Order: sequence, then C-alpha cells, then structure tokens
Amino acid sequence: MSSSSIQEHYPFFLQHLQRHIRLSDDEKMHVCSLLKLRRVLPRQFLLNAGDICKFESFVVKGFLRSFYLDDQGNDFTLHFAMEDWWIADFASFRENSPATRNIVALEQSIVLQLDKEAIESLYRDIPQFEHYRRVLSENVSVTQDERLIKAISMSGAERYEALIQKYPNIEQRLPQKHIASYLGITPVFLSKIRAGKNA
Amino acid sequence: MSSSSIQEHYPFFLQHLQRHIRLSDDEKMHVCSLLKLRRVLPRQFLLNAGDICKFESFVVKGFLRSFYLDDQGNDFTLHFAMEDWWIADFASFRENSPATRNIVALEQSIVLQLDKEAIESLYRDIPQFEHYRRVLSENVSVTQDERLIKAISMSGAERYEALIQKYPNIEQRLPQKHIASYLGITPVFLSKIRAGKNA
DNA sequence: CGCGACGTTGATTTGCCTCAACGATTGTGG
DNA sequence: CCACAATCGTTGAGGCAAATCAACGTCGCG
Repeated sequence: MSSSSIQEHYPFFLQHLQRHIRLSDDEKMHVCSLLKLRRVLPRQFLLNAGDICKFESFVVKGFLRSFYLDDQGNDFTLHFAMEDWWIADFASFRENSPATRNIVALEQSIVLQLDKEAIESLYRDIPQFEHYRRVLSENVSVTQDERLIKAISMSGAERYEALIQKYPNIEQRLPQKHIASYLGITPVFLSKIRAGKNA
Repeated sequence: MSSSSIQEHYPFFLQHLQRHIRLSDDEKMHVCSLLKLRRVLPRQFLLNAGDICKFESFVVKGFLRSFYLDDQGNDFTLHFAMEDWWIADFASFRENSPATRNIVALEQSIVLQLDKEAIESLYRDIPQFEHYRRVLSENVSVTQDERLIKAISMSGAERYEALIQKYPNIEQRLPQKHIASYLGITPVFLSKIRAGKNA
C-alpha cells in the first residue's frame, strides 16, 4: 500500500531549500542522495532521551512533538514540528551527547533525515549550505527569544491566546494536554481558561 | 586619560575569532578594519526600544544588559553580556524593524561593533565567516533552549540555584533586582529565597 | 460491554506577587 | 562636610494565579 519511494518527496524538500538558496541541478541531486526516508506511526518514538540523536529530521508529512520528562515524570513539551519544519535534539546531535528530550510522532508521519556526516559533507561541497543553515539557526534563535519573553512576561491565559493566534488550527491536531505542557501550565488549568473564554 | 585607540583591542577580538575559525593575516586585518569602537558609561544606553538596531556589539570589557519593558513598565531582563560575548537585538538587526528591547551598560564598557553592511561584506569576502556565525547562532539556540526548559519546568528557587551554579560570580557584578528580572521573579521574592537558603 | 485515556468541574493548597514599612547605602547639593 | 533624597535590599501581611487532588462524564477501542 504505502510503499512509496523516497524520490517522490524530493520536490517538497527542494522547494523548501530553494526558499533560502539557489542550487544547480547537480547540487540538488547531491543533497537528495544523502537523505534517508523514515516513516513513523502515531505514538512511535523518533528519539528516546538518553540515546544520541543521530539525525536531523525534516518533516514531509505529519506532526511530531519533542518533550522533556523530569525526574518526577512531568512532561514538558518543548517543540512541535509539522510539514516543512526540522526537528531534532540539536544539542545532542552537535555534541554526540545523550539526548535530554524525546521525539514522538503524534500522527503518522514521513520525515527526511540527514546525519552528521551528510551535513558536514554538504558544508564542504556546497558553500551555500552553510548559509542556509546559518539563516535557519538565526530564525530559531529569534523564535526562541520571543517564546522566552512570553513565558516570562505573560500569564497562562495570554500565552494560550497568543498560541492559537499564531497557529489557529493547532487545536485540531493536538490534544489539549500537550498544548498545556507547551504553554507551561496544567491541562486542568487550560481547561478552565477555555471555559472562561466562552462565558 | 582613557583615550586608548581601537587597535589595542584587536588581539582580544581575534583571539575570540580564532577559537572558531582560522584566518590569514590579510583577513584578520580586513575584519578588524570594519570594527567600530564604542565606549559606554554605566547606565548609558547602547540601544533604545523603538530604534532600529544598527550594530551587533562584541564586548571587550564591561557588562551590559538587554531588557524588555512591557506596557505596564515591568522590566524583564532578557540577556547579559560580558567580556567575549555579543549583544544586540538580533530580530531588529536582521529585519531593520524597531527594536523591542533596550540595551544598557551596567559597568563602564568597551564594545566593538559591526553593522549590517560590514557583516554582509564579510560573508562575501571571507567564506569562513559564515561558518563562524552559523556556529555562534547554533550555540545561542541551544542555550536558549536550556533556558526555556528551566523557565517552564523549574521553580523560582531552583532557577536561582541553577544560575549561581552556572555563573558563580554574577552576584558580584549584578544587582539583585536584575537577577530577579532575569529569573522571572520579583526582587522581593528573590530576597526571600536567599533568606531561606541561609536558614 | 468494560476499560483506559481525555477533558471538565469543584474544593483546597501553594508559589509567587503586591503593598507597605523599615534600615543601609549611595549620591548630591547646600 | 553634613543633610537630604534616592535607590536598594529586607521583612511582614494579605491576595491572586495556578497547582494539586479528587470526582465525574465522554469517548474510542479491545
């Protein structure tokens, strides 16, 4: 049934790349040749905390979540990733250190993966690639910064408002408890926020 | 008195750069020729919210703080910068948009500045520079990520502990109210945390 | 059908804030 | 050089936002 080949996902990936850099046909082929296809089912883990994160994963289809479990078992959602996003434990990936986060699929998903060797070879062979990664990383920094301001300066209800403002359809794709853990509040409290809104 | 010239600070800056990339003598000269020296006195602003951030500033000496003021006048410390660090409103710098943060000197400080034009010319002339910036930006992302985890998952007291663990001498250089606003708590509450510790 | 995951709602507790008053220190002008 | 104001940290009283605990209804699934 779903035995589609990796090639059919190249255009989507290249479209993403070309929003940042311009590549020759040879270069496009080269990049694509390094990609690995991986399918994950709902609830399946792409990365377990403690393991070393060997891949960065570009989401072609689906929805994933990275989260941190503290010693008491509390679940903190760190990031989501949907189509056109990358996800990984970047600290673990860079340092070859044990991951502090888990990554799990919420929906059946398809990702394209690059390992460290592949990325480093791309830095060598395609100068533009370093530029692409630099810009991407700067985007992440800026986004993180905004999120930090929100975490510190806004109330739970305000953060919820800001989130559904930014991602209006996130409530369709994501159970409330994960939205809550992303916002840094309990599901119970999120439920009360939502109840208050419709009063 | 303190009419030292910019040249005397080149070695410190180059030492920093060379921790990341290797440059020829010509390239070193070129980079340095683009730097602008700026001195700031305690309480003097390097950037006002609303203005466009025209420079990224590398701290040669001193201590600076970036902070966000919300509509009610609450002061949230976003970042510090001491010797060997960069500071700027990176979102404003990249987009030429009005800054959302202020940057102010806490001590008499000396910074070396690069404007956008300089940085873009360095991307053109020194391929290594893109690498340097990519790595730097990744470092920022990872650090931010850690801070976000802490903000969401730890109590005020725990965050305080983690901070003085990481920067043991920060209490000497920084008034408590700024530490508090960095941690996302009130100075009053920080004082009580500290009182509790010595019990 | 019955079990487990999820969301809701209410009662209670707690972490942190606000407000206010008080020393200690610093800086400033007479 | 002293007097005064301003800033900073501390401490206590009271309040609010959000957590915890617990009970209940709903839904999807074995």
